[in-house]
Amino acid sequence: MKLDKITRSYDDACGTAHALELIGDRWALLIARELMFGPRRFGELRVGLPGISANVLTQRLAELERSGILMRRKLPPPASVQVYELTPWGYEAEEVIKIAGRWAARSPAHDPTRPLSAASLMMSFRTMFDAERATDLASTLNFVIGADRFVVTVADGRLAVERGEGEAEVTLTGSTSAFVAAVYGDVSLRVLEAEGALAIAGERSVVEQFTTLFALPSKAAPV
Amino acid sequence: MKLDKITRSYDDACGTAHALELIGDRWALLIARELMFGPRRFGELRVGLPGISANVLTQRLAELERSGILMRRKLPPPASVQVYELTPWGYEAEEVIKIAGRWAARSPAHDPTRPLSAASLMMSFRTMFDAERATDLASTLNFVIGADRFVVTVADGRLAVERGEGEAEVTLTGSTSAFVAAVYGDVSLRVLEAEGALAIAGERSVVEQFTTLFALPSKAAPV
DNA sequence: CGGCATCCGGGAAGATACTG
DNA sequence: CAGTATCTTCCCGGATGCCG
Repeated sequence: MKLDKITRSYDDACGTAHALELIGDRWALLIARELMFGPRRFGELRVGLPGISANVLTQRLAELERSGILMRRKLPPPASVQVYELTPWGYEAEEVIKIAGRWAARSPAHDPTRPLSAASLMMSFRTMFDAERATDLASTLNFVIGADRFVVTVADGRLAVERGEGEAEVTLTGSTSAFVAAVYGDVSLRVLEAEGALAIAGERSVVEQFTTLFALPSKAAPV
Repeated sequence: MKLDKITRSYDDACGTAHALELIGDRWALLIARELMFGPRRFGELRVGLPGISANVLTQRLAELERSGILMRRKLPPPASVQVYELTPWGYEAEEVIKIAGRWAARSPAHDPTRPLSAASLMMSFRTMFDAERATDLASTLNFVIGADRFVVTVADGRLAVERGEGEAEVTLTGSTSAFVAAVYGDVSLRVLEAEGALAIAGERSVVEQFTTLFALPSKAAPV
């Protein structure tokens, strides 16, 4: 029972060092990633973080709360459920997540075949979106990924992603890996549909265009 | 002697997760920070990383080399010394360092009174430089911080920092904390000179202007 | 089921001493 | 100066159990 556990300090005034004290512990930044699209419950966080153990998640949530990065809130009755939500400053960590992700995507060792949470996929859209390719597209797409729903809107060369459902030209249902294959891989929608990995309800052409809007950075030269 | 130690994986295709596998280990990102201004020797890295132990530094350098983030080089004779140098892709981690530092500088818990390495100070200049305040300044300053020398050039609303010495209007000699006080604090140059914390050789007015070019971000609201 | 405490094993980090 | 060897400490991850 050491409440006063001070996370091992770097004793360094550098902001980067302080960032590591705030979000450098294992899993911490990925917890923030899972919270980037709104409040989440304990169990939902576990689903998005394959391999994290409950006690570590509990501990990280407590530390992130103490740091002012997230708050725990109780939803009003009758849904009196506890949820975890980023503070405004916590949401600003999105830039860190995106820049780190974009940099690491150039790693020769990056393995995109591993599992991906729904929040990760949506964050990858925000990260890899290429505004120049989207100047002449204005559409809304619904994504259904298991229990997760997202609305993705492209307009004026900008991309918006949020949880929920909305008026959309098309609704896509599938796993994150199917969407990865469609957007970042060279797998055609037809093939994914034939495999049953993906279902498209609505305007197919919107989806065809959508899959062209994102580009992974080129790989760094291996040693 | 387990050379094949695989760093604990997140089993996550997300680029951010991979970034944590690459630079998420303790000290790793700070080692990259120390290397951002050019190759460094083992002992020089230790000086810039107060508190790191030699075995951890050895291990990190090996891992970062395996990941393709840095290379070890032997300088040509007669100075046949081994140095560590970032790869081109390793240098690109500067963005991660800067964004993380800028974000963490808003933390209510950030303590700028702790020690700061010379590389950290120079990286903070790159991070906190405000181009709009520098439109009408074109100058070169030499910084002497212990054994470290840097040339800082401001021109066309841009800032350049590199190791070494050059033709400069002014040479500043002092500790990192003195420069922090002058640039980010409200301590006047006169006071710092009187305390012997800082010495100015050359155009004082250039220094006066220089100290106004940088702005720390505002603090996030405490919980 | 959600959340948190506790115990335990393995491994990484810290400190120190030692060697070429 | 540049690391290596060793020992201790502490964090991480897994399992279990309690309590609402």
